[in-house]
Amino acid sequence: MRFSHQRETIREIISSTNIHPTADWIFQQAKHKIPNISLGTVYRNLRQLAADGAIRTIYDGSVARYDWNIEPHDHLKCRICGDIVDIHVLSDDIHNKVQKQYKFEVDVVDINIIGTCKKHK
Amino acid sequence: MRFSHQRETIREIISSTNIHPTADWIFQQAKHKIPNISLGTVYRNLRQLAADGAIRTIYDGSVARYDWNIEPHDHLKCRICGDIVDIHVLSDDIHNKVQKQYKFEVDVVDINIIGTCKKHK
DNA sequence: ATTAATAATAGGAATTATTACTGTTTATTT
DNA sequence: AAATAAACAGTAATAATTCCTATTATTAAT
Repeated sequence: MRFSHQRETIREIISSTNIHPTADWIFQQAKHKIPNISLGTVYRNLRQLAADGAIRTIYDGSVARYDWNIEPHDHLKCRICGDIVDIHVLSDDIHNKVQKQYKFEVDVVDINIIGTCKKHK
Repeated sequence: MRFSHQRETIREIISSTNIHPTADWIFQQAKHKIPNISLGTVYRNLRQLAADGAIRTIYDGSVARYDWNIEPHDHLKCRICGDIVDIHVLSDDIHNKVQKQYKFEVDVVDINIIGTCKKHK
């Protein structure tokens, strides 16, 4: 993959936040730095960065969000404020259990917990 | 919610399969029984049935699928054949751990495991 | 440094999944 | 049986994402 100014900018934007941004949010931010960047460029680079393992794609219902944190981890999503925070649930036991019990070659264990965060209860 | 022939048909279609169908698959099946049913009707009823707790909506990447099984359970998805099967990972400990550790009111623990099923390894 | 090869781009059209609108039909209630 | 409103079919609209094409920029070779 050849260097590109646009891709570096996109990578920096994602790395600079913990909000797990959507493609459109990233596009809005990128425009501040590269006014005529196009949305297609953002999507193409997000796809490439994810394929390359440089970022992770997560799904919030049906909309894709992007995470700079590529270490295995899980997510907590608040119904009220929509905030998504990273947590670690130690899913190794799940990984092993499933692998044995179902003879399934596990690749990723994706855990999403939906509820209400402490700010709203 | 008032009775409707269309909604009953949709409910029956979902109950009759374990493939976790998409809205469009359900629409194609429904047309065999009600030739002039419209896709909007399918979507409206899926939303209603899900809101009512009669079915469960699951997300396969960014596309919605529907599950007649409303008991808490998790999913195993094969990268090769795309099949999604129900499993049970006993997520009560996760539920409790998160609730205490993060002071987060847990509503749903959604676990999706991606990998290769025994048919393909 | 210049040139050649081609990956990446901007801008826009196309696609896919889903929701919204509107006038008509149908289940329920009086 | 008539009135009421939920549900419908058909279609337009929206949102997220991918695809297309002519142009630009990066890299490698001269």
